[in-house]
Amino acid sequence: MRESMRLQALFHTLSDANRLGILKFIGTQSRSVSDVVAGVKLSQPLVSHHLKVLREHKLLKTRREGVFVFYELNDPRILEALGVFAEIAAEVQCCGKTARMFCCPDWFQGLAKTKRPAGRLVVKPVQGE
Amino acid sequence: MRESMRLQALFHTLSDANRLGILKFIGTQSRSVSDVVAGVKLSQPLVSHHLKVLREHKLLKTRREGVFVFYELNDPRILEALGVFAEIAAEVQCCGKTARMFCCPDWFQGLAKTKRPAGRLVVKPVQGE
DNA sequence: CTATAATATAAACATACATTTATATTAACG
DNA sequence: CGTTAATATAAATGTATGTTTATATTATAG
Repeated sequence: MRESMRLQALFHTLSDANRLGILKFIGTQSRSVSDVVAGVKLSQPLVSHHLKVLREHKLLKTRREGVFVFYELNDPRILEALGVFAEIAAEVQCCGKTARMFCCPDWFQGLAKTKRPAGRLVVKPVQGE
Repeated sequence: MRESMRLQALFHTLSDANRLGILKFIGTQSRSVSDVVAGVKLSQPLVSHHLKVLREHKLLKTRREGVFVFYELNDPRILEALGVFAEIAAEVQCCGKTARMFCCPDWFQGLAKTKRPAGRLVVKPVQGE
């Protein structure tokens, strides 16, 4: 019964585009924090924060080497599992004609006319149906 | 690149124990709203709300039959995909010795000494590492 | 048309949390 | 020891959203 709770925790950890980006960037490799910062183009504190979340939820594991801290996948199956959901997610069809404000904002397109607002970011679904 | 956004939306939809419970209850069947209400033991408005979220994100589809509205999985692969993550989630090991307050509250155990608080519910990970 | 059952919506509330800015820790090296 | 680079933490801020209570819609039957 509390399988639902564990699943909820796992999915919540994965329900963040930045964390997904970090996981994808790390992939099968072993990356230092600064590698990730350079790779995903997020601020260092933000990357540290997300890495911590991913580590606390056992998605990543850590190895220290001198001044560097390397992160890698804790369970290689995660990548396959993400692939499965990526297919399903294709049907969610965000960014369609009726996409909401938060779906395809300027700052995400790299146009940066608007600035990424603070607070949580949630992708709203397409309107119809 | 906006694959991350779609994945985020999908995972966010799945990051709720009640929604997971509803999906699991529906399974491969076709269930009316009142079926679900009876099955998962949540209030009718709450079930309606979650069904709406699941429908808007294309996880469920709807068919009306008289007064009844039947919900069923939009994509049968969802069940397999959930199974994959359930295995991975087993390692998250919520409800361990060092579990946090929100992880195994009384109201979840059915003891109901405390009342389910309003607001969002998030499962915190185990402390160590 | 009216009553009734099934479902959906709205308002109110409380809380979680992603982001930024600033600062602290940690380790190597001189 | 002091400096510097790599990483982590803290405080502040704004927003999203799950739940409840109450009410509205929808469709069928009489």
